[in-house]
Amino acid sequence: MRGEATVLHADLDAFYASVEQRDEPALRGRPVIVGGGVVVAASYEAKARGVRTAMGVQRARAICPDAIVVPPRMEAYSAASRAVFAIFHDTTPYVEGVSIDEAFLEVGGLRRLAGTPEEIAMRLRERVRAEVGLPISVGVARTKFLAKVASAVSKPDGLLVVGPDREEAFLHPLPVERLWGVGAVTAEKLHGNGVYTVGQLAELEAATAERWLGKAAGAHLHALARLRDPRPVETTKRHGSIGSQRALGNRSYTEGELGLILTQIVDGLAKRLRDRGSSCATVVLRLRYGDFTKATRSRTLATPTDRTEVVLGVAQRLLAAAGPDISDRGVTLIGVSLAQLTSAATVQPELPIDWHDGARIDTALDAVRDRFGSAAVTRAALIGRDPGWSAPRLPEHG
DNA sequence: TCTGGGGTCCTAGGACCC
DNA sequence: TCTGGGGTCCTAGGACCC
Repeated sequence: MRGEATVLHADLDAFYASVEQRDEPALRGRPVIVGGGVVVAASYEAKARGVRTAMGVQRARAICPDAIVVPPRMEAYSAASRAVFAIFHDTTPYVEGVSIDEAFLEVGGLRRLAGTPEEIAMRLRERVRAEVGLPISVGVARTKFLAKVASAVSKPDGLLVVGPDREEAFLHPLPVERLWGVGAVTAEKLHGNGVYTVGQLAELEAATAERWLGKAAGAHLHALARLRDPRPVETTKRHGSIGSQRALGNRSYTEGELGLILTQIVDGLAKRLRDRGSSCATVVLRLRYGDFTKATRSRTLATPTDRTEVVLGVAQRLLAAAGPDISDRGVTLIGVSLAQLTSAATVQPELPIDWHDGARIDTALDAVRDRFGSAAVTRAALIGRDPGWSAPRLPEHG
């Protein structure tokens, strides 16, 4: 028994560009590019002329001189996304958001209430068009992976149902690049071994794919090619990390300027963290140097935090440690990620350590070092011996 | 192709503990 | 005083996705 095709993958078409065309009638039917330095999204009119996501805007303009370039309006896209997701949730309780513009919907068991999966998908597309004013493509299949491929093949503004009896005939002729998880590097490895289609990948032994692509990636992609994808639609997916970054262009920056940019990034990020009621245990500093090589530096705290000044202190020390590399090679991007997110309810109170328990004094000092920097340790040790101690304050930076 | 911003997951080595 | 094997955490890097 293979089961039935009850998984929908709904994916808005050229999402940002479609919102712009919806809101500005003069843009309809014309090549629209959303972006600043690079193309963030392109309308189908622009895609037809060769414009691609992540392409430099200058190059896109050269390819398509009559394109209209507009800056991103994230608030408008967020509002449109919320409206579309409201329709998803009105369709079925089993919704798994993948990104701002796509989701999986499990519609098995709704037949008597709402009809077949195909009928549900048709109605979903009509509602999004009528109520939000956007085109959306939907793939319907037995597994998430097949539904995702089906929606991609159906674009633009399409609907494609892949029944259980047609899965192989549908999937195996497709190029391996269609597999979810095959990018430029993996495609090149497969091509180098003469594998160009999903069917060819399926004919391999699993061990061969694992040898070429690594254990996890090889096993996963091989399973997908053989139509095995046991992942259910998950309605409660937790966020592992949040981050923010800024590209800096070519000019050089003083330490003070970098420090200011870092402060702005951390400030916004810590606010987001508190807004969602979370704390983070790990602070990651991301850098891209003048030669476009990348580096990350991270520090895990003894106690999760949602405090701006704590995150900033850690990020500043990571940046200071990377200083020599930055002055050697220049820096073109700076960013911060907050990882190991936990809900605020599980966060321990400030320095939850018995300072008079001699056996734990080293642990206590480690916690102080983690949270406030080495300079605070001496002072904290002194305070720790003082019966009237109070929590150590953040040392001055700079 | 001269390169944005937001994420996820995997690998691999070293530290540390039992 | 010389040593095994396993588990977990931390750090850094890389591939990939939208």
